Amino acid sequence: MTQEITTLFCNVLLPVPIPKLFTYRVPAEFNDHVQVLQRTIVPFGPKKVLTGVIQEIHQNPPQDYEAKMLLDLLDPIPILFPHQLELITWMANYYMCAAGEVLNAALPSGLKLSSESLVQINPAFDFDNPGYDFSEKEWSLLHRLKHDTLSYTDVAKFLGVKHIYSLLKSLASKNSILLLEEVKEKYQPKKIKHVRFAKEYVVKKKLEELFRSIASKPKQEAVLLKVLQELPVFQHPEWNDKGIPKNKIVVQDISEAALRTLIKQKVLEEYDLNVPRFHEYEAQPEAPPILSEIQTQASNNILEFFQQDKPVLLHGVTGSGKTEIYIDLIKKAIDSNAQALLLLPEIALTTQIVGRLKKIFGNQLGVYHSRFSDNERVEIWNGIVEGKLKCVVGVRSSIFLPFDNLGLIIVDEEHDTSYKQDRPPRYHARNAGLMLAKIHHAKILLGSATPSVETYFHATRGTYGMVTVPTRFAEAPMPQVKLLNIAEARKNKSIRGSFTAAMINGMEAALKKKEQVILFQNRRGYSPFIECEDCGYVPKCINCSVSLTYHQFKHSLLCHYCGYVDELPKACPSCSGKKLLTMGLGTEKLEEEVKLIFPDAGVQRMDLDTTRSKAGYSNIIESFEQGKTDILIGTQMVTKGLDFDRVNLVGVFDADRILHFPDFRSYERAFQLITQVSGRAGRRKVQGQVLIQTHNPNHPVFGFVMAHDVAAFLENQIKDRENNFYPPFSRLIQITVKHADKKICFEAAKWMANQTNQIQNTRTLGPAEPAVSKIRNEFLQNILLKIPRNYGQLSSIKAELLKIESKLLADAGLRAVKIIFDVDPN
DNA sequence: AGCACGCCGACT
DNA sequence: GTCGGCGTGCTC
Repeated sequence: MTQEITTLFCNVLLPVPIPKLFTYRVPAEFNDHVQVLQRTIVPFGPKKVLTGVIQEIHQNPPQDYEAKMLLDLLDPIPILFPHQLELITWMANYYMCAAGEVLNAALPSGLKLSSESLVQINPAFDFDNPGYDFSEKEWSLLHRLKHDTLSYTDVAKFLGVKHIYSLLKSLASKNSILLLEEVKEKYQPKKIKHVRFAKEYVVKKKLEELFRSIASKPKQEAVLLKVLQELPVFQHPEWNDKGIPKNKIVVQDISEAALRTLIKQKVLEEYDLNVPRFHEYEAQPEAPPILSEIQTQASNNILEFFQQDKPVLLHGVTGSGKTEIYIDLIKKAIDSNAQALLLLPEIALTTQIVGRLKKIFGNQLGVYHSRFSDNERVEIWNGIVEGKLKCVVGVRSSIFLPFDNLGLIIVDEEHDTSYKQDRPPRYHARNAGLMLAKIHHAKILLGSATPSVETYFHATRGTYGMVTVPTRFAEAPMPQVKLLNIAEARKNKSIRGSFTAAMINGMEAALKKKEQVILFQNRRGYSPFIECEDCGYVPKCINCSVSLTYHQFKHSLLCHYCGYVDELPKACPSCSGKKLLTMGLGTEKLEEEVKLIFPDAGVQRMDLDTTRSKAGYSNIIESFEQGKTDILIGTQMVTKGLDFDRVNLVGVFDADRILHFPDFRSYERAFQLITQVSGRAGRRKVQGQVLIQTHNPNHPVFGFVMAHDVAAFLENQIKDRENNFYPPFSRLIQITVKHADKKICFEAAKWMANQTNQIQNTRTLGPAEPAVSKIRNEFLQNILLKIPRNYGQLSSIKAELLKIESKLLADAGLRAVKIIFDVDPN
């Protein structure tokens, strides 16, 4: 009796922004191997090949189309754990995006396959007897292909045209070329060439014989002696298997040619050895630091709340030694055989904290950072799966790593806005971390000196536990904060450029004492705009509705939204006036002024422009650490994680601008930024000083900053949020409508707001024009939907929104608009 | 998101 | 006539 072969189908999650699964047929020979959560390669569309993840396996052929065959299975075992899929699915629903978009963010690109379409000459093609007519372009391409196989992009480059598809199709139809797909695994293990003795020579007699015969060839002899020195096979024949790196042999006067000869003669053999990209941490791990009494108390309190399965907020002032508490908790988690994840904002990761953790956790610690290459990320991924890594310090995307037994999640600088991703899936790593903890039944700790209003609300109202460390480590006093009134200084003529006399005096005094100074100006470039003195003309971006920022070091005008670059005009384009003024203050201008006022001081600038290169950031930090830099000027970057003993003065320049940003979170953000940067001042026994230049010295936020009263500030904000129905009293979904045509954009937004207005129990704000109303030639309109916090079925509202969207996109006139849903916008 | 198709105006 | 622009629809 012949056995019936079952036909299997699988529903595949693909990394594309289409909210559904795609069904493929499983070739019969894979029937025994196919597994849920394996990676698979599938054809997609006419010429694409994608890596997807199998989500379901079944036997139901699709009704209304013929399923394509999947091409291959990539992993003998699943690549994702069910917990990861759970997180992905939750995220897609919660943040209103396609699961494929989440998958795209979740898989390191080294695990996604690249497929490249290649063009090859048909070997059967006869140049002398082509059989068809070819255009000149076609001929030149055919000749080019005589010797090389080209990718599509190569062909486009070679011909100098964008669209090559029809040309290639024509060539293919005339049997002159072949089109093929090359699929390759992107991840490549790092290989290092090694050498060792061929097997037959690992015998004493044979080796002695060899040396006798080679005595007349000094170069070869030298090579062999060197190899022997590194691989003493006389004494330890078994060591030969390990081989030694080739680059250890070819040093100084050892001849590579002689080595090659020996390899050719099969005396030595050469082979590739896969080596990890991360240097094994060889030093003996240090013992974790001993906690102070206060820290021990805090750690115990946290563990108590963990017992109650509550997330915990660790509220400790800057410099209170949160890191030691983290280390203690991580150690405990690892000791109980669970994995630990420490999330840090992007730039905090490059600083001292990682080094400290590495010293303590050694090879059990993985670091996951955006500056790592694809290959390095895959190695972290695999290290976790293999159980080598027990703890990861990483940026927001590390929540997607393949943990199967997560016991502890710590989100440091919990309030940091960079935890929210500003492209799909627009997730917030702190909130996703809370969900991840739920999925793993893990404990989660949120740490901050300036907690977000939301977190603080939950922590003080009992939803979360709260542990406070109110004093600085080693009893360093909190810095003294002083406000410098700019308007008054102007009146008294005690101002020089952007500096009030008081600021200059403070800096002078600090420099005299050989102390370092940090100046904070949250705006890069030289000046945010330039203006013609005669007619008031301000150069604007041609794609966006913003003024162009003048960058002196590039001597050009730059759009910070789309990257548009323009030359600095020599005269006003509008009235030909020659007097173009640089208006406003950026880090470059501040740097220039500082150099004028303090010509002998070492000055460094730290912003996006000076840290873009891989070494930029660490160079700046290093020279500051070594005391080569006296004055460090920077944007947000200087507010985070820099611990330097010799900084006692911090100057803040644009507090006003942050304060008056039109957003319900602006006070919160200003308070956080100023408090954080203040925390850089005075980390030892000496009291640090913070000088803030402002036009509004009476602003209430400054009162809280000066008193270092985080709790009072947050309570004040909570009241404010309650009065205005903002989070945590409501949930927000921001809807952005985009279109190149202003009228269409406005009309669609109006229609949309009209619809959302009819959703029960919610409030709609807008449509309103955002501060930058046009970006990359698309007009923007924002609608803000406020949903009561305790609204039961948030998902039903989201479903409703998606329905409204599809209704809008069905309208002939408005279908081309783009709609972006941003759940819990920043 | 890509990518191809198809329709349109602008040129050799 | 072809090239290349952009709007539209589809991807198992």
